[in-house]
Amino acid sequence: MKNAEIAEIFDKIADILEFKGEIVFKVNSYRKAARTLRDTTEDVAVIAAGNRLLDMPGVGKSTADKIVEYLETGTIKKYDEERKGLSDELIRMLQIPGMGPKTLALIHSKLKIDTFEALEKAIHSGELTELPGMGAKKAENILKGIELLREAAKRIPIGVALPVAEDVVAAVLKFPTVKRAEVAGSLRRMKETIGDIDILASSPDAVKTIEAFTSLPQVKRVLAAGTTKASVIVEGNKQIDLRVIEENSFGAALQYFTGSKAHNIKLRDIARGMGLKVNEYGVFRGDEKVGGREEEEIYAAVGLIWMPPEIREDRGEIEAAMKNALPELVTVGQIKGDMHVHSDFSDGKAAIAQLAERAQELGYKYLAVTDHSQSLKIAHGLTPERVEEKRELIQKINSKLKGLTLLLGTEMDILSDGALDYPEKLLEKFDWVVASIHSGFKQPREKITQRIVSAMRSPLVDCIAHPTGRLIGQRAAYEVDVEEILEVAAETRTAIEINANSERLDLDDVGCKRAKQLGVMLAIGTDAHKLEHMDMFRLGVAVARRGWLEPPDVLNTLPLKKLRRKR
DNA sequence: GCCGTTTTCGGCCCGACTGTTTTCAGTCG
Repeated sequence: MKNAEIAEIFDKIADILEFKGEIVFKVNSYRKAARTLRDTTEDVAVIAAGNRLLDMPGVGKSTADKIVEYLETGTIKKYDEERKGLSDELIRMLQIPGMGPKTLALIHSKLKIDTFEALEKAIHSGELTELPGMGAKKAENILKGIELLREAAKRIPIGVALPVAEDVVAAVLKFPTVKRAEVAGSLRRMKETIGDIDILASSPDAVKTIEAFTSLPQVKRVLAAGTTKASVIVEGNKQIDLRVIEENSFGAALQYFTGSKAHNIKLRDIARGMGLKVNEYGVFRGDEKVGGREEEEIYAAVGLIWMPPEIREDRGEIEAAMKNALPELVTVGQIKGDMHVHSDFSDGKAAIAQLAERAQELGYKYLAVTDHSQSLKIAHGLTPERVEEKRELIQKINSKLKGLTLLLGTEMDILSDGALDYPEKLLEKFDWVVASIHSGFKQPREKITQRIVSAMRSPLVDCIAHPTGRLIGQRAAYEVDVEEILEVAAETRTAIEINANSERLDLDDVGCKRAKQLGVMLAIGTDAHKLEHMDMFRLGVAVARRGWLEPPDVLNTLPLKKLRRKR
């Protein structure tokens, strides 16, 4: 599937055109097309074959031609022509915070600089400040920007960002000048990785609030501090932006700073068509303010009902709201159990009794204890004898438990030839069988897809865990045809896991949305190897919500009896 | 380059901060 490859080329074309000073609208149209491609699980080749490219948002004649060209020839002439004479490193320099296309073009044309090394040298030698409009501070900021880029090249996984943000919000709420404070930005939308953390606070005294914020003990460096907003760097080189606003604009600001950018652009565009103006202070008809204290007022002003932050990605939510057809997203409170945890029978740290205790604290009705199977020796996969031991222990614990039922589960390996790691006779004893891949990651697409497909064809396999195997920011997904997996899952009524581990979040949001369309059930599990990991459940629910899932789409919203009947 | 309840041409979200300049361009989100 070439979707991601083509998206990347479109983004690169956008970068190059921006550098060359092309009008921003043209640049943005390439970025929009790239985003659409990334939001599509269906193979763009299939869409092209069906003459449906022009139905994709942001894809017009010119872009469609380029997609077809890439599918047929493997290259895009426009891209090859535009990049002629420009090094990749030069274009990458646009990623330096504070370095925009105008500045880079100036530096490139006047000083012939096209490497980071040459740029740093020119700053140290004072050559850069001789350029028009370039002062000492700007040069200094570029230098800092290069450093920042090197340190913080990686986006922060949500599991890391969320506790940091919640900690700072709690601190801000303690300022005597602050009334309300909330996380905004991509973190509020629960995106899987976060660029920087956005926090919004309401206060009648913005200056004092900014002062208190930049003086927090967590703050390592202040990047900028004005009269309404400030940016700081905290431990671990994470950037936090605080914006302070008056109480009666809090909703408008929260809406605006939550984004996504594409969602806001569409919303403001609609507002403009209605003769309204939306900014972070409120909704205005002429000079008259018609709303702004609460987020609901912003949506209401353009005739829409409020929608959850997780779906504000311009993936059809505004259109759905117009038709009053927004999904009733699944909530953490509706979840009845965790479908994937490991005990000390295999490679987990906690004993089964401890897992049960934690599950009761979390209010679960059931918990699937899914230890590894025999082939995965590195994780102490269970032999049939050990499975029997575990079965007896679970039975014993269950007989004493009130309100919670432990399910005898396994995370069974799909071996590299596609065979299951336990014989059928043994599999029948389990309440819940999750199958997954832990070997042969490098197999070709066809092979690895077929392995998973053949596992799904077994009536004894209930669920496929971490179906793509990706580790966010560390390891790419294995070459698996997600579309085919989902189609077969629908046919065989096999559930697909949403692995709630912060590093996995697999299946992802886009995949979930597609799964729902195909009628596939999702099962959320934390893959916990320690008790604390069980708390990551909310991240799995966040993925489900970002994928528009409703309670009937999520297997573990079912009561135990109905869950058992699914087998 | 895309798009259409005002448009097939002429628009394309909107404001804060910084630095270098005397009124604004560039960058960012």
